[in-house]
Amino acid sequence: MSETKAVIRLSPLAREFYLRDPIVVARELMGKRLIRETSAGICGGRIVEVEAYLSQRDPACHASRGMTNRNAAMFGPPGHAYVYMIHSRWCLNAVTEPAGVPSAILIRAIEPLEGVELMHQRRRTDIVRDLARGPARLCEALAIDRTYNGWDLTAGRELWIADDPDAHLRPPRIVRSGRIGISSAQKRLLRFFDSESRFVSGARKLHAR
DNA sequence: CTACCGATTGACT
DNA sequence: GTCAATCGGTAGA
Repeated sequence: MSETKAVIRLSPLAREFYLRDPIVVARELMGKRLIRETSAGICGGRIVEVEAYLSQRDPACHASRGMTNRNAAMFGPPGHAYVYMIHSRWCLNAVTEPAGVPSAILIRAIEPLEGVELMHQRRRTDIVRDLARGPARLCEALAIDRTYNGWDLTAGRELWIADDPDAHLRPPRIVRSGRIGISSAQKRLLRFFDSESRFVSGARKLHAR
């Protein structure tokens, strides 16, 4: 039986969602919807992989050596984006904890659900699995660049995160691992991903729960 | 100003 | 599995 699903505008997660311990926020961002709206249309999908970067005792965090022009958004209020460039590519984070406490969640991969054709155009690939598997691919698919550094993700326009109305149908199977591309601190299991998802980047080496 | 380096990706063995 | 392109951010002279 097929049903035509009404196109509803998903409400953004509130600021309080992000005003918590980053590890809690990271876990709870799993399965949420990342949504991007431009004049070309809406696109987005289900978050299947994230990493936490902590304000305390985390040398891998960009803010670990104090505030600079690049990482200033991490020191701002929760629920805003921190967008940075690495190897000439953009990556998207959601800032957590109160202003002045620099922590963030790197959004590493989504399962494309909406506006898939638009993502294909931006990524110039026919392979759905490659559209947003990895933080920089995700930003290219969603047309996210430095103009979204500091963007308020709770405003519900252009770029935001919302509850997935279908979350009860397919709860993510969440497992943890060391973060990708981080040489130090591999013992810290700050990467969260859905072990059932094909749209996850990197190795599947998992440490359940 | 220069030098070094990276929360990556895509191409290749 | 390996490897290097590529360029802005950062630190240091």
